[in-house]
Amino acid sequence: MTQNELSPNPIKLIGLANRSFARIVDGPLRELGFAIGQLPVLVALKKHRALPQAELVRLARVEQSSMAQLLNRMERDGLVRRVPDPNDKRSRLISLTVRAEQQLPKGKAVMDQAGKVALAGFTAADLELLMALLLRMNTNLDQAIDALTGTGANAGPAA
Amino acid sequence: MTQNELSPNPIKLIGLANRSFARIVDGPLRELGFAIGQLPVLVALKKHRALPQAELVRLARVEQSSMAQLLNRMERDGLVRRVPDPNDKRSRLISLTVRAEQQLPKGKAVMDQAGKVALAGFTAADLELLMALLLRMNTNLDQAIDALTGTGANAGPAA
DNA sequence: CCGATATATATAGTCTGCTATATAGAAACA
DNA sequence: TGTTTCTATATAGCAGACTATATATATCGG
Repeated sequence: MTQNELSPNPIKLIGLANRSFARIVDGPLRELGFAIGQLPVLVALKKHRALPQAELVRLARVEQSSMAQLLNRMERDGLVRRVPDPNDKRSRLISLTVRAEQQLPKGKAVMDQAGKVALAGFTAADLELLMALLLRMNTNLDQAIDALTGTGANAGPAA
Repeated sequence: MTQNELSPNPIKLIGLANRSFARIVDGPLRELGFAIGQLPVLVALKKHRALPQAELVRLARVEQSSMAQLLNRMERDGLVRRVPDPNDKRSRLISLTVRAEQQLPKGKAVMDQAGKVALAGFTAADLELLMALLLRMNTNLDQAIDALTGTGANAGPAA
C-alpha cells in the first residue's frame, strides 16, 4: 500500500491551498492598492500606531530581510512611512499613511471573504479541528527550525 | 467574541507551515543539487520517462509560465533535457539527466524525512482527518479560481 | 573611555509563483 | 487552400520569501 507521489504528505495540499488563496485575493487587493503580504503589516500598524521593524518581523513571522523588502515596497507605494526613532539611531518607526488607513477595512474585507469561501461547508468544529492539527504541525516544524538555526526564537506566545 | 488578527483563518497557519517546511528541506536539497520546487517534476519524470511541459503543468498544478521557468533553471543546472517533439514542432519532451535520476532517491528521502518531522505525534487518523479537511478547502478554493479564470480546468481527477 | 560584542536595518542574489503578453505551429473550416 | 482560431511554449516584470552579508549604532566589561 505504498502511496504514489512524494509521500502522501499534507504538504502538497498546504502549498496548493496557500497559492490558491493568494490567487483569489490578488486581483481585488491590487485594485485597492494592496498586496497580500502587506495585510498583516497594515493590520499590526493600525492597531499599534507605530512600530519598529523588528516588532513587525515578530508579528508576521518572516525573516528580517523579507520584512525590510516588504517595507521598501510599501513605502514606495505610499502605504507606510519610516521615521527615525529618536531613542535609537539604528531604528526607524513604521506607521501607516492616511491612504493606507482609509483603504485597510476594504482590504480586510477581501481577506475575510476569501477565508469564508475557503471554509465553505465547514462547521465550527471542523474549523477548530483543522486549526488544532495545523498548530501541531507548525509546532513540530518550529522545533525543527529552531534546531537548525540554533536560536530559540520561535514557538513564542500562542499569539 | 470577534477574534483578533486578520480573521482566525487557517490561512496563516497554512502559509507558515508551507514556509517552514521549505526552510527545513532547503539546505539538504541544495547539497544534493536540488531545489524544492523541482522535486515534483523530477518524480513525475522518473515515473513517466519523458513528458511535454503541458503534462508537468497539470501534474504540478502550477501555471504554464511557472513551469517554463522552473524547467529553464533545471535545464541550466543539468537536471533535465528538452528535446524537440517529432510529432509536434511546438513542443519539446522533457526528460531527466542521468545525474538527476541518480540523486533523486536522496532528494525524496529528504522530503519524506521532513514530512515525518512535520507530522510527529500524528496518528494515522489525525493525518487522514487533516488531509480530508485540506482537501475540502482546496476544493472550495479551486471552485473560486475556476469562477475567476472562466476555464473549468481545475478539480481534475482526484489525483 | 575603549574595544568587543550585540542589535537594528539594509542590500545582494536566488527561487518560486503569478499575470500579461508574444510566438510558432497545429487544427478547423469556409 | 487560405484564414481564423486554438495550443504549446517562452518571456517580461513583479511579489514575496530565504540565505548570506554589510553597516551603523548600542551596550558591556574593563
